[in-house]
Formats: sequence, structure tokens, C-alpha cells
Amino acid sequence: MTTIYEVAARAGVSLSTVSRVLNGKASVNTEMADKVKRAASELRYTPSQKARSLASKYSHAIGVVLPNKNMLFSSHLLFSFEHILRQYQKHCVVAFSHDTLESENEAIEFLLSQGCDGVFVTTIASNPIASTTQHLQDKKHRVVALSKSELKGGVTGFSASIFEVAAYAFTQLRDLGHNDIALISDNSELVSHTNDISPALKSALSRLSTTGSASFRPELSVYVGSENTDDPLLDLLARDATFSALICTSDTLEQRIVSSAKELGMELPYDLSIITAQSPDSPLSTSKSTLSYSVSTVAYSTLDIAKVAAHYCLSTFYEQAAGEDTIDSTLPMSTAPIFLDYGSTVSFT
Amino acid sequence: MTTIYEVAARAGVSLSTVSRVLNGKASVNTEMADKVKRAASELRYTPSQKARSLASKYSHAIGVVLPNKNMLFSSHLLFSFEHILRQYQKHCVVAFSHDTLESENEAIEFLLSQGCDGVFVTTIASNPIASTTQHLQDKKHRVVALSKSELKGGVTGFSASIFEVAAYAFTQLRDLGHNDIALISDNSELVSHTNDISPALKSALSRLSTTGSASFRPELSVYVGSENTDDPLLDLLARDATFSALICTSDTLEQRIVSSAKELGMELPYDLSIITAQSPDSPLSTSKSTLSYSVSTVAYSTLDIAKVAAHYCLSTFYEQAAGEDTIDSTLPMSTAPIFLDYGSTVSFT
DNA sequence: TTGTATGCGTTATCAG
DNA sequence: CTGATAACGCATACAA
Repeated sequence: MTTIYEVAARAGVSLSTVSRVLNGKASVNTEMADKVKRAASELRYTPSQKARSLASKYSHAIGVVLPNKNMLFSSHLLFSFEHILRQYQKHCVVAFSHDTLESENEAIEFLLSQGCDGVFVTTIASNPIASTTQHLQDKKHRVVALSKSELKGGVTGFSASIFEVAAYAFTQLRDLGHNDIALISDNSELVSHTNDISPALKSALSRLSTTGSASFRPELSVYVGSENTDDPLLDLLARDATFSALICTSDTLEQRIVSSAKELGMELPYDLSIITAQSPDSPLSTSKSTLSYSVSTVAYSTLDIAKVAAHYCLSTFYEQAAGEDTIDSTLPMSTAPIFLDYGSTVSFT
Repeated sequence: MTTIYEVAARAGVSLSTVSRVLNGKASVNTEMADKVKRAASELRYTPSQKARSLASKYSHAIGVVLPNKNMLFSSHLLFSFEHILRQYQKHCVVAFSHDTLESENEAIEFLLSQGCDGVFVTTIASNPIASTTQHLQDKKHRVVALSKSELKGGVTGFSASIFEVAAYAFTQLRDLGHNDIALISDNSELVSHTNDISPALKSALSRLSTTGSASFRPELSVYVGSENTDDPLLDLLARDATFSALICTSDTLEQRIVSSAKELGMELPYDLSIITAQSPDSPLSTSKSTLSYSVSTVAYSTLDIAKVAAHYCLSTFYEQAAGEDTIDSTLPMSTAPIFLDYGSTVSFT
């Protein structure tokens, strides 16, 4: 193991100079810096993270708490998350929860005790964040959470919930010229008891409307159907609902709608445009490519979620305000990034 | 942050005594030990991993290189791996490869440079271990690999390959009383060019035969069919092959065999027992429960692979020879553990 | 068995 | 802008 002393000796300077050059903190004489750099590369010097973490405030380790459920989703998320953070010389320490509040807290404590600078909690499946707030209160600044619903108690984080995805589906359809849109769901996050769209969805809609490209259209009419019947589509039509587009909230529901539409002699997507708003933690089906009809899927992209998460972690755990544009911004970034996901999606024609 | 000094002060002993008690290395006076323990728990003392890793030889961090492909498999593996190692106070640092030799080596180097005691490489998808041997030569003792095929160049590790799974399928069928068994596959690891079972499978078979519960039966007759025809089953039968059981090597192949058998009027599993030898890195299908016929699946259990991996890591990276029985041994452990996997499997009747 | 002293490789805080 | 020197918190060889 080659140390900083050896580099200093070879470059003929003091070790503090070497440290400065390699960390780029203070300003150094150019030629000295060159000598140091040369010496370092010649000796293939790699700073010891162990010593570095002891001496400095940071270990550059970020903990990630993963759920036991929805492994496919979370591993894709982890993939992107690690990829981004490695570019910042951060490494990811993982610990799985078993989808209980207790095991999740155990995992957080474990990661923190192992010296992580902070922890990213992705256990959105069981969504214990809200109730665990008490426990996280004192270590707020060391935990970033990804939740299905809104975060409470001032815990840093963001939510990737179905209503934001659904709202995006609405705007997509609206931008395509649809003014009469139906939504079939029994999800209480989307549909309220009065069989109307939920307040959460409404606010998500208005958020998107103001930032969206198209102007807000108040004349948009929305029909809400329940998926809890034999034939949701027929049921909705029987209520004199007239709509040219329809949003459903799961793959299985979509299958039913499509076959039902075909039985009714409808042509897709001419008579009816169908779009599936996929929940972030639902197992993303990859069999879409076999569909012969035109159906769109809108869902969170794990890459985008990872970008936001990385942003939050970097700015929460470190001074380093790795701004929205510091991260590769081929894609825009916001608190609620929404994107078509997985190439298997068939787009509108 | 409460340090070891404060604990020592509160217990009225020296800091080295505290260190000894907490690490259980040397022998200590019982009552002193008690005082120390009490003081430690009262102060909620948590040893600093940062200082510990600098002072000692180990960081207690184990790197895990994950592939980009077969995410479902590798995340299940990671889940078990992390679960086991956490009990040994080890934590897992992950880094993904992008299924290229270059990115895999990058990941290994990154993890090592971050202070990991060793790295567990699970990139069995692209199986680059054999060719990267050169690069791992000098850090042999810091890398444990999970490979699809045999490891070369003395790299520590083990293989979880299809032929070991297939061999297990053979013994299963043999133990059920089948003497005439067919194997349908085009996998060169299983079937050699002469349309016979491959040498690797043969040796795996004999390995299992000696350790298995049942005695070896040399009179076992094996028929080998190709899956590369319209109707593999019919093809095999046309060659006057008589067998009561059949092994196939993938889910899709199994589907074909089953439907073919039904067309031929066969009753499953009375006329023909079918077993699927699932490759370790194949996406484990969870839809088996919908099958109405009796088919068994034999595959590596990710839990067992994780156990073996943990064993290797513990004994390779640390003196700590976490023997076969140190690890929870509800299930037996060997270099090639084979088990029924995922509850979705339908067993023989 | 217990306490003391030194080292681990950096970063950070000072004087110069 | 540069070079000594003191932390960082713990493990460990060594002395008692």
C-alpha cells in the first residue's frame, strides 16, 4: 500500500501539499502541483478511504435500504442509483428490510452504525415512513426517503406515487386532443368515495397543468369507473359516459378493458385510446411487445427516480449541492419526474 | 459521538480493557467485563467503524459486483447474501457491471479502492471470470467468484451451472424409481456433440451418486434428444426411445413438451414424469402455480448459493473460518447445493 | 489479567 | 502559499 508520505517524498514536498493538490481544496503552485500529480500517478497512489473517513467528516458511503417486495423494481432503481453516485466517488452499502417497520429501522440503524454518511430508504412497498417519523426525527438530515405517499414530519425525501403517474397520463391524453377521458380504478389515491377523482390527483393535475406545455383546459370532462365489476368498460358505458380515451391503473385491468372493447366492436386506438398508469412499485411487465393493439404505458422511470434520489442524497448528506444540472440532464429533473419506461411500451399511432 | 474513552472513564478502567471486552479477544476479569458492558450500554456506545478499520486490518466491508442482466436472480441472491453477512457484522457494498469485462474490472477495482476487504463477483451472466483470470491473479485472495462454468487460474469461488442442476434432476428421478430417463437439450454443457450427455454432466452425476442417499445404479439408461426440432418429444419417441421420465432445461421447452405429451394422449405424471432443470441465471418464472399438470422444477436456491458464497467470503477474506455449521444449517451446504426453489413449484404426486 | 504507548493514513489547524 | 503538528477513534504489541 503506497501512502501519501511516499508521494510527498518522491515529489519533494510536504504531505500537506500533496493532500491539498489531490483534494483541490486550497490553491497550490502550478509546478508543485504537477510534480505531485506525476509522483502520485507514477506510484499508482490510491488514497486510503479508511484513513480518509477517520480524519474527515465523511466516509463517502451511502446506505440504501431495500424492500423485500418488488425486487425487480428496486434492483433497477439501485442499478441507476449506484451508477450515478459512483461518478461522485460515493459507494452504496445495501441492507434489506423485510417489509416490516422493525426490520426497516434495524436496517437503517445498521447502515448508520457502519459509518454511512446517510441512508436512502426505498421501502415504498410497505410505506412505513409516515409512521416511523418519530424514530427518524433526530436523524432527519441523514435519511432520504422514497415513499408512495407524502412524507410527514419534515423527513427529507420525495414520493413516487400512482396519482402523479395518473396525472401525467391525463395530460398526455389531453395533449393528444382528448377532452373526454375516463378513469377506471378502485385505488383510493385516485378515486374518492364520491366516485370522483381524488383531491391528491386533482392537485397533481393542476401542478402539471401549470408547468405543462399545453394550456390548462377546464372543459376537460372526466368519467370515473370502478374496476370492481365484471365488465368495467361496459359498466361505465351503461352510465351514458362518452369518452374517447381511457386510463386504467394496472396491466391486468388493461387486459380486461382491451378484450371487453374488442367484444364491443371497438377499434383501438381509433374508437378508444387506452393508457395504463403503472404504479412505481408494481412489477413491470415486459410482455407488452406481444400486444397487437395500441396501448400506451406511462410509469416512472427508475432512472429518473434514481436521479432525484441521488440529488437529494448528495445535497442532504454533503454540502455538495449536486444541482439538477450537475447530474447528466439529458432528461429533465423535478420532484416528480415521469417518463415512459421500458422499451417494451407500444406507443400511440 | 460517544467514544471508547468515555466508556473507559465511566467504567473506571483503561481503554484497552474496554476494547478487549467488546471484542472478546483476550480474557478479562468477569466483574470488570460487566462494568464495561454496563457502561457501554448506558452510554449507548457504538464503536466507530471508521476508526476500527484504520487501526485494524479489516473494514468489514464486502464488495458485491452485480450483473446488469438477470436482475431478479441477482437481487434475490443479494438479499440472502446480505442477510447472512449482517449477522457477522459485515456490510455489503454493491457495484454493478454492465456485462462487459471492462466494466466488471472497473467495479472490482472501485470496490477494492473503497476499502472493501474483498469482493464477491456474481457476474455469471457474461461469465468473464475465465478470461479475466490474468487480471485477478494478484488479488486472488480478495476475490470470490460465482461462475457459470468452472473457475480457472486458482481463483477462489464456485460454479452454479446447469449441469449440476441437471445432475440433481437425474438423481431425483432415479430415487423415484425411474431407470429410463430422457434428456432434451441443446446446451453443450449437457449434451456433447455425439448426442450423449456431456463429460461435465457425467462427472457431476458421479459426484452426486457417491454422496447421494441412494446407491449408484449403473443400469440407468439415458436418451438424449435435441430441442431444436418441431416436436422434440415426438422426435425422441420416433427413435425407439423408451423412457418413463424426462428432463428439460427451460420453461419454454417444458411448455412444448407438455402440450406435445398431451396431444399424444399421455397422462402426466403417470405415463411420463417431467422435470425442469432451471439454469441458475434464468429468470425464475413464478407462474408455475397456474399449471394443471404435475411438473417439478429443480433449480439452485438463491439462498443456498448465498450461503456458499458467504462461506467462501468469510473464510477467504478473514481468518474466521465460518464453517459449514457456523452458518445456520437448516439446509445442508456443499459446493453445489441444489434445491427446489420458489414455492410455485408443483411437486410429483 | 490490566494499563500504557504507539501506529494506522488522512484531514485540518495552525504558524511561518 | 507551504510545512509542521495535532487530532480522528480504535487496536495492539509491550510493559507492568
